[in-house]
Amino acid sequence: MRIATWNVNSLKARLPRVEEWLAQRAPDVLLMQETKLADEAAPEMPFRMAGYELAHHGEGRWNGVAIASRVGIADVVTNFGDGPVRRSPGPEPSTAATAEAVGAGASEAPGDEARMISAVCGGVRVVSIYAPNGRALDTPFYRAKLAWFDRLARWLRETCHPAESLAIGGDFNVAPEDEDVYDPREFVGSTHVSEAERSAVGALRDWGLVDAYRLHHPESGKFSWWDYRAGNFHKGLGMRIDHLYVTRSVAERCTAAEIDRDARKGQFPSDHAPVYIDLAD
DNA sequence: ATGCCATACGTTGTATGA
Repeated sequence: MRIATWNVNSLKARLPRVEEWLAQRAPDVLLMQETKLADEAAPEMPFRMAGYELAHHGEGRWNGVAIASRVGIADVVTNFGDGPVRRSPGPEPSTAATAEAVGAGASEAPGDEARMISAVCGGVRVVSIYAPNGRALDTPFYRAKLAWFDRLARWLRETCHPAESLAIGGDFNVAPEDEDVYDPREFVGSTHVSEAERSAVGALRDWGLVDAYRLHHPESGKFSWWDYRAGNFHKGLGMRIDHLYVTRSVAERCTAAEIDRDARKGQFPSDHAPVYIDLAD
């Protein structure tokens, strides 16, 4: 079984690339992030035509997570089971931006954005996550990011067990080690590499998850995201922030793990590349 | 410190991203 995760940066804009990638790489399960769609706009038909069922959890213009599966989708959970998320706000009037309106699009609360969906697919509980960005250290958004990871860890403790077959994939917005950024000196004082963020991911490992990519790739300089700007992809200036964290029973079946850099190339790419793992039957 | 680019919404700008 092949499980993939991909921050598509708008499923509407990326649909042709996603369809192409499904045909090329044939994942059994694709976890997506940043679909940027409301549920009623989720493109179920194109996925169905490609042989996949789609479970989508969105709020409108921001965030949004989904699971596409050709091995079944059962027991869907969204937002940690905490109920509906709020709708993304509409655009601000261009001339009426107030201090209150600035930053209104991102929440300081951990549980009111569409950042988590889970289901059982092919005997594995999969979880698609889009962790908050955090923006800058010592901001409400950064504290909300840490609180969101706490909510994820609590959901695992209360709802799951490390002995089950479970895979959390998504855009963690954390580079777990210095080897996961192109130059640690460039990231001093930045989000994504701070001790608290790395500890939050460490808590997931402590619960019973391992970084499946690192089981097969100990080398540095392997990235899953590159800024669109300044030709950073072609310069190799990226970060590894998209991960598949799996329980031991899944890790023991894991025969390969890859980041598909090719999907970052060409016309209209996402700024993230897909990450995928192959599991023996 | 900011733009570099790209997305959405929607209108010629603002918010967000990591």
